[in-house]
Amino acid sequence: MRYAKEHKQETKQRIIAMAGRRLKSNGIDGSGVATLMKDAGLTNGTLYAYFASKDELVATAVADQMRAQHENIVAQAAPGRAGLEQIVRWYFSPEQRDSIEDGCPNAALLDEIARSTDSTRQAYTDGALVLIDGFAARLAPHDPPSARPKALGLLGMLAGTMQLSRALTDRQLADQLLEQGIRNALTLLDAEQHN
Amino acid sequence: MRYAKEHKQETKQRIIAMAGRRLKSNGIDGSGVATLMKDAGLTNGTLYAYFASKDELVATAVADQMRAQHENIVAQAAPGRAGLEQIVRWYFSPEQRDSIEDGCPNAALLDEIARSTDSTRQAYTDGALVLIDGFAARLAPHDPPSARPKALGLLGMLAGTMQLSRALTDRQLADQLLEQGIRNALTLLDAEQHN
DNA sequence: TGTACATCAGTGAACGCGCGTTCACTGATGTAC
DNA sequence: TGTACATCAGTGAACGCGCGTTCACTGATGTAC
Repeated sequence: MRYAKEHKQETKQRIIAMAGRRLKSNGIDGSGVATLMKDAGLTNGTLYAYFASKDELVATAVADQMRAQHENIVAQAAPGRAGLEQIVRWYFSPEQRDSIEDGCPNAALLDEIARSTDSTRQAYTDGALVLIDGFAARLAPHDPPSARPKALGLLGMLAGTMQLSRALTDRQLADQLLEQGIRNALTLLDAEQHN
Repeated sequence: MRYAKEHKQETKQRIIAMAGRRLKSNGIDGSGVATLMKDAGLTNGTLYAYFASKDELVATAVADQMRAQHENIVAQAAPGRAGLEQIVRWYFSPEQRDSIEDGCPNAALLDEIARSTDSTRQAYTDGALVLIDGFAARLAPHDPPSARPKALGLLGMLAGTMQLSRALTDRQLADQLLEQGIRNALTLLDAEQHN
């Protein structure tokens, strides 16, 4: 039975990863169970062999997306301010904006998460804390916890600016906004705190 | 027939205004036609006496919300930097965060709008341009158009930060983020442009 | 090694329900003469 | 002023469809002896 169990774990991971992509491009309410499972090459009923409900899959997929964002983007970046600038420039690249299913879960799902169940919001919050601790460690290497609010502020600004760039029908304006986003983020990184 | 026509116009306005509130609190995909009409004291079928489709109502309600945001908040604010500071402090108040149906449509709907039909995105874009021109007139009174990207950047930052504060399950952290949002917005208002 | 049985992942039809949309109809209010 | 008719806003049942969830079942793979 060992092979079978390992196989089932792999399948679960595949469901979670594909669901993360689908949720980001169609939204939470916009992604049905049949579609989510078909993305993983399975039929609707199979979901309940892995999760208690669609909501549990959503919470798990959101957690996984946040973890992936930390692992692939934040943890990979250089230490200190240089790393944050790397992250910001990647974030506001037209590629990130235009491939929403590969992009940042914050930009794709934040307002829907705010409306979601407690368990989804909790999964999101846990993931966000890991992400912002990666920011904080680069903002204030000698006292990361003190930089948490600043790190949260940066995350919110990144996500909102990206959403706005995606929502605008005027491509030129949307591109100008991405460039403005980079300038604003660098301004915030370097700012002595306002009071 | 004059009375009747005026009555129908009033009813249409009521549908639009109530739909705006419902969409902000339940989301676009989360608000059904029956619910939207019931909010206005009507039955499901009546929608099609006023709009060609749910999507047309959504686009109209989004436009109305953006217009109201401009009229009630931005246009009311003082000229110059003082007015922007007023707006920012209102925006990041706990009251605005906690009553989503009365609050800013950008914070409530931006990622869903980015996934919407072209007509909804267009209605949103038109409304956003009016809003940011109100910002731009206060950022650069002598050359408002030059401040458009900066104004857009501010709008994205406001909306994203508010969404994040709503999504977090940790209330204390969410409150700290609102305060950080004020500091960040003021920093951006006063910043000489980064390059 | 061969056979009987247990366990497994996955299927897909069916459940009740709400979705967006259509349409024949109601009843109140207006106009015509 | 009274009566016949037109126009109006709104109703609510019905359409086909997709939703989340359940469950009897299949067939492959494992274990027992």
